[in-house]
Amino acid sequence: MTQARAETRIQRKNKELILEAALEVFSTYGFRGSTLDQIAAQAGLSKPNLLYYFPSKEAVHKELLDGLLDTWLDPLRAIDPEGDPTQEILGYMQRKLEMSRAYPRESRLFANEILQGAPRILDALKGELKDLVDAKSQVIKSWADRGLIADVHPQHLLFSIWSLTQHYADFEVQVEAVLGDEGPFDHAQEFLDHLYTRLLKR
Amino acid sequence: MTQARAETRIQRKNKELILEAALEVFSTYGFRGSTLDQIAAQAGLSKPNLLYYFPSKEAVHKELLDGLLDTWLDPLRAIDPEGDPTQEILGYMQRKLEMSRAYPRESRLFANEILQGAPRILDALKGELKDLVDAKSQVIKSWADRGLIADVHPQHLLFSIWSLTQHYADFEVQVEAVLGDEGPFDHAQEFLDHLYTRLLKR
DNA sequence: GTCTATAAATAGATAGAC
DNA sequence: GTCTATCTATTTATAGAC
Repeated sequence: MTQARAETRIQRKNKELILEAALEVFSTYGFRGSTLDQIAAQAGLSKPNLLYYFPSKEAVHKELLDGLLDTWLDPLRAIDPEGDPTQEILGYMQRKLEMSRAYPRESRLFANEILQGAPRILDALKGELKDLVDAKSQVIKSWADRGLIADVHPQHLLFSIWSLTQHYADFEVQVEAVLGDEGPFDHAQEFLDHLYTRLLKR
Repeated sequence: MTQARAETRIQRKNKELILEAALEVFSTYGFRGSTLDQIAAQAGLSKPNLLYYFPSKEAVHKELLDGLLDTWLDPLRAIDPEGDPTQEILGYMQRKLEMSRAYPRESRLFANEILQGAPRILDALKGELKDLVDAKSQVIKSWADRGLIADVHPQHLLFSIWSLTQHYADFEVQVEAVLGDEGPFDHAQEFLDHLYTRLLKR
């Protein structure tokens, strides 16, 4: 029993090690551009050992993506129809920006997948994602109809938040190249606060 | 002489064929995720024949990227310091949006390269791109200083234009998944016009 | 200029010893 | 659970006939 638990702990630790390494590699090179050699080396394991924990390259990638979409949508789910409209939308944007800052690799993993046509995640985009966006768009529309915020296209408002916040993670090297020493996120929040405050004001 | 010209015409046509196919493939899978087999098949040529026109996979990719950055920066160069500030910035945004609509593959090729750390284009980002951005940022700052537009962070204003317009090309499958039948660009322009009009108003 | 054949290296995955 | 060795397929690139 103690034996079994100890093994399980090693298993978890190694699976964790592999997923962390895979995130690093897949987020940089995408699925097809990444190799098990790279991931194994990054994890400090041999390739066959990696394949002892996961049945295939595909399985490693799938496990990363599966966990991701849910986490990625949490900030959107948190929008409260009963809250102050402007503050709810600003808060959503800020949570998304914070995620880009804290989890740039996850953002890039997602971006790589979408860019490549989302072959492994398209169903979730058309299902889970679309349903949630539709629901929250209704909320935003009702706010606009009641005159609580300016009249904006709800879906495009959400697209704008995704694109603006994720840009700082996905295009980080470009932002850094342009800004020089200044950190990429340094003035992002005040710029975006300003932008959305203006956009939403009646 | 006639003979020589004919061959040159074939050469140009085939090089063009290859670059067109390579754009299709590289823009979808990135450099490492793409294979010469795919590109040759897409171009309707054999792989050795492709390698008769280009010395290596790297060379094909480089030729695509080299032409791209210049074209990509043209809309930004066109910003006129003597023009009407709001119209100049709105016009820039519109030209960028139009490029995303007309050349989504070029946008994705660029996005793939940046996402993967820009290994083949980083120097140009730190040189050519940064210089141009610095120059145009000065123009925008002077407009703000003179009270002709609202006081915005010039570089982040430009980032926002890049991210918002390119999003419709780079994340096209996601936008389509969410919008359903509606085309991804259908309400994009009016949304962005509205957004920047509000942001820049004094 | 284009093809078939093939070299040389790499990649995903498995076998089997320990 | 981890390793070495290896299989099979793929990939970049070259050789050489036509």
